[in-house]
Amino acid sequence: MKYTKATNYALHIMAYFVKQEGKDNLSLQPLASHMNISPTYLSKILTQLVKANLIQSTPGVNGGYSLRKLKTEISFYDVIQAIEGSGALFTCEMDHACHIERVMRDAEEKMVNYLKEKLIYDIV
Amino acid sequence: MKYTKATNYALHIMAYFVKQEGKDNLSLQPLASHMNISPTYLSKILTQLVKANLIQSTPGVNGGYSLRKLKTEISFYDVIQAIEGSGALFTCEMDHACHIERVMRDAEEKMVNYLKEKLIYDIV
DNA sequence: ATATTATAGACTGTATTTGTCTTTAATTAT
DNA sequence: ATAATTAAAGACAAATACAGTCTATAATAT
Repeated sequence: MKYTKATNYALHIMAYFVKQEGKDNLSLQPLASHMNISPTYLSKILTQLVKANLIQSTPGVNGGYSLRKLKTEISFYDVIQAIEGSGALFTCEMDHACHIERVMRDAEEKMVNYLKEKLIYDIV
Repeated sequence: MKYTKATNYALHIMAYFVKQEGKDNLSLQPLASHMNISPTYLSKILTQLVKANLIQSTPGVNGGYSLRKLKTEISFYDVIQAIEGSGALFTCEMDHACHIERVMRDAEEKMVNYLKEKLIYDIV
């Protein structure tokens, strides 16, 4: 079990947006060179961030991407959830009301709570 | 990112061992029927638990598997680590001393600390 | 010796992750 | 209107990880 690379990219992308806050739209090509990944792959990650309402996109000339929320309102968890989804890390299909699952979910919650508190802005 | 099924099996297996503590060795076949998985697959999981020193195995007639540690000394984390390994969930190869990685590891630590406190014995 | 038990390793199928490539849709400038 | 620019969507492919099977080997007790 590991976080995906896409999550790492997404966090770095969001950190970059937070740094650039207020500036013009960032478009795909420059972002891709800055992040050192292919434009098409980056595009898929950005689309996920758009769907999660963390950034917004506008097509056409002078279009691109920009923050959709205040930089003080974007937690690590928001970004992670946008990429990894919101399902629990552990699920037991053997028992229902499984005691093991209960503990595993409580444990996950400790991590999640921390990631909800921690803002991208905290580390830029 | 999800925990593997093997981890779920391992946790249930260890819970069963803790319940049966003091009784005779459990051998593969009965364990497999009880857990409802194939003996060969179960065997691979058990071998990982043996290597992690959570259980011990003895071959031959009347052999099988039994706990190696006191039931009050086996945490959820011990079992999870035996299956999932001990690497961090998040690693950033882009930056060294990455601030994002720092936060992600602190977050993981919250979960891990909880799982280290919580014993299998607590839920049997 | 033989039966019984675990261990190891090769192997297969499936799912997930990490990408690429091509087409389509939306917007702006002329 | 049209052309240029930009993002979105979806099909595809390669690589990795996961889940599971099968067979052969090693260790132990009787």
